[in-house]
Amino acid sequence: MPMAALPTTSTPTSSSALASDAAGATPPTTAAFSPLYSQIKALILQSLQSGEWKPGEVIPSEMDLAARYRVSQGTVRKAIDELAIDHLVVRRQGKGTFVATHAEQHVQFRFLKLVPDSGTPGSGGPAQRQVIDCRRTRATADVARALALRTGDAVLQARRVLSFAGTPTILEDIWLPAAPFKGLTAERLANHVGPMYALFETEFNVRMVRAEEKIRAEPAIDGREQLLKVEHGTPLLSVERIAYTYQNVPMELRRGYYRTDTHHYHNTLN
Amino acid sequence: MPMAALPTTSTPTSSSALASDAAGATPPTTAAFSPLYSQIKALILQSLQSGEWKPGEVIPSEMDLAARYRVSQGTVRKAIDELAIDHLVVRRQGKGTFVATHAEQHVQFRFLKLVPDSGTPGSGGPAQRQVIDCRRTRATADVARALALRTGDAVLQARRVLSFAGTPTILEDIWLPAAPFKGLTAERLANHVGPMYALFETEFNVRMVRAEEKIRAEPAIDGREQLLKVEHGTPLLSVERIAYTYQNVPMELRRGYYRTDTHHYHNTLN
DNA sequence: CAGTGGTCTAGACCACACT
DNA sequence: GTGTGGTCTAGACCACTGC
Repeated sequence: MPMAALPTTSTPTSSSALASDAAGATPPTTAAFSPLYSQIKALILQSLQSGEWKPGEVIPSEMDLAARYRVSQGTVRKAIDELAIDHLVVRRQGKGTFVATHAEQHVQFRFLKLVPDSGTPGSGGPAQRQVIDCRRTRATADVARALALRTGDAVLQARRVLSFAGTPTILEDIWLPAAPFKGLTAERLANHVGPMYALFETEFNVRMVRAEEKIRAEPAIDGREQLLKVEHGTPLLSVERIAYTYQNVPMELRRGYYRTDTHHYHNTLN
Repeated sequence: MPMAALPTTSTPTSSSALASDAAGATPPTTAAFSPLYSQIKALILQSLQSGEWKPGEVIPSEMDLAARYRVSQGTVRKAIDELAIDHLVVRRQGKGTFVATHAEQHVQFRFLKLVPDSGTPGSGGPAQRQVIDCRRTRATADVARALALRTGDAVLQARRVLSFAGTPTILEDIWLPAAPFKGLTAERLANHVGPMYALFETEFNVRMVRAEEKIRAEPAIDGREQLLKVEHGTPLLSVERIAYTYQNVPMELRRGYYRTDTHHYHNTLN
């Protein structure tokens, strides 16, 4: 009576598309148990990916989703809980659950951990952005590896400088796979307002969901000293970021060079 | 009939010691609602702090705690869930819930984010540790501020080098408030095995629970170049960490200098 | 086998936002 | 008031660990 699972009613374990080892070989081995709420989470995730609900919009209420998937409200709740932890949705009591977006004020620059030495992250006003270059090229071996492409595949490359209070502080080289970002030009990059990741959402339907960073200390060389207006050899924070969309698909490689004389990279360890 | 809260039965909102604005002034203002599970969490936290259950030990089962606090198992569960997210306890299905400790193999170096460029975090064997110095001094202004002390208060200061595969890679200056760490000597620091934070737990009953790091790029100067065997002025990653115990009480200031020629600081953004 | 954490349900009620 | 997320309960059953 309870425990109906998906469109096709069956036992909870073997119902959804999660049974990845249902091939031929070992019949009674470890069955890879997946709880119901986890399957529901996957289904909601599909709807998120497919664009059934777009960034900023409300998704159906917990009761509606419970009816839709034929499970209890508590099970849907636990699924949404995890999506909220992953920052894929945002809950607002009394209003509903919304698809997360990079365009909101209080989550802007979610992935930028460089903060001024004194004052709150947003103090000193917003950054001035200056796009120096944006061109179509071919992926070198390391860029291809980072973006899960093949060497020589088409990529878009951009370079920009972010300044705070008139001081150039961040130099970024950005590589994007050309296919999903067809039509992106230097003008569109330079003219849009708000975070770059918000532009990606609205214009190219690409949502950055997670990122990994590798941080090193490197001297300012190769012209970076001029762009950041520091002396040749000044230590800079080198931040290599790979940003991922859904399904852990890499969609951006970004090499940032941060001046750390008035700012620092802030991290919390739990 | 349900909803008895603490020792003194009453309505859930006004029961526990969380009502911080119950003084005299405004009677019907915002009541600072605190859910039951949150109060239970605070109570469990107290037992954790007071040492009723020690690191590595099991805490009572969810059913036992539910009986103890006169709430349902689900409410205790939600409280423990949050403690598990904070890494204060660890759940083990079928066995129980355990007080977290820094001494376990798979959580060692939980706060060290420097990893080799190739290979897993633990590859290349464990680090060789060399304690260079450990002395009792007085807090300078900045050290005092970081540790919530007063300038001139007694502190312990230590310096050590961590090497990987024979290469000195990390130089750390560490400041500890003298009072909680009475009796800590260079020998005890040098001779113990395992993470320093595990020593703090077992010997001084101090558990590091959370930390904040400020990261900068700085040249190797002031003798640090000799200790790390790099050329004068080589860019180093400067990592200033303040580690906190319960109640957000700072208990350690650590200034680390990392070579990033074979390692990098790794961070995941969600 | 019993004991523990983990899942799921159904129903009640509370806090919050909009209308 | 209505609808939404948020809390709490009581009870059932499942998965894992150890005796």
